[in-house]
Amino acid sequence: MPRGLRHHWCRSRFRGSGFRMTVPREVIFNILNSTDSHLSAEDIYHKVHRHYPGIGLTTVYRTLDLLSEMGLVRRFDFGDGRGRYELIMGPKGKVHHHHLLCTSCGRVIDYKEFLEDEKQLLGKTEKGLSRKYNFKITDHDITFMGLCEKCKGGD
Amino acid sequence: MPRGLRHHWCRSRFRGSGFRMTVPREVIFNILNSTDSHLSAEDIYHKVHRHYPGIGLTTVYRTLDLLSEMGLVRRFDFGDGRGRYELIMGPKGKVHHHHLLCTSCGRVIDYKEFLEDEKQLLGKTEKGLSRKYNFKITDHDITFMGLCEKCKGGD
DNA sequence: CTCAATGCAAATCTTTTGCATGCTA
DNA sequence: TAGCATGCAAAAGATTTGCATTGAG
Repeated sequence: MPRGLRHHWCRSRFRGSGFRMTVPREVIFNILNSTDSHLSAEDIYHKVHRHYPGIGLTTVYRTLDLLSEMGLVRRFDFGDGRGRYELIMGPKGKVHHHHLLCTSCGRVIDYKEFLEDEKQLLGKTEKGLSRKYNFKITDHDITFMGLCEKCKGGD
Repeated sequence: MPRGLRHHWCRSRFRGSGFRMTVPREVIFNILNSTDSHLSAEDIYHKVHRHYPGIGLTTVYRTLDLLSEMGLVRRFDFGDGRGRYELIMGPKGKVHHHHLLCTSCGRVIDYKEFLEDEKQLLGKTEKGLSRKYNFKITDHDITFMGLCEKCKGGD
């Protein structure tokens, strides 16, 4: 058993969900866990490939599906034709953030500020929506679109 | 010139943007303009095809791109691997709504309620984000995810 | 040992592109 | 009439699937 396969909190998540912990799964998880980027499956595959040329793109996709199913990862679409994957759980629970998307260059910025105000409003809205549409709301997604610093030009 | 090519407000939009008004464009626009669904390119193609078998899928895609570029249509991704297109302008300006997405069956509900409260908060947040990230915000997208009436089962 | 997990190649599906032809303005 | 717009076929990508093999528990 390779070093590192022992001590990750995600290990117990895998085992607890009835899945096996394997090297590919750990490597892929670690990449997601140590980046702030919004990686596509292929991005992840390239990073993996540098140190583990044996791990295939298919496994990346399958692992991402698994992590999504387990609720550790979420897939986002920013309109460039490929999915982007982000860890949404830390060892201590949900790590919440929203996105700022540049419609010109495609850059994505995460933001965690201003969430306090949102919290109240979202709570209220969620309640209203749940009642009106008889819908059980479990999550939400907020994205602001516009032009980033570089793309909006002189300022 | 087929009947109907004359009197649509979108016609002047096309002409004003330097594009020609054609039968396919009008037909595709009309479909978007008379549905509450979240149609994919293929969905639109099938609807078109019933009455105008000559219009191809490629033209549907190209027209949707054009309408997006003109700001009349927006493409949404609900995670099922294909884009969904919605008219976001009416003759009187922007028609704003948000989405409720069932993570089990994929159903999407539009909602227009509760937007008043949102407006204030979003304005405030936008201002904060613009300043902090030097970002010019032009639009936003809010989606609530969860289980719809049918999928959440007994109540 | 058993069966879940993997890798590879091929298949699938959505969206885009090249090019000859048609049609709007 | 001049070019933009279209249709078709083919290409390009992203993601999924089939199947024999590997390896975690």
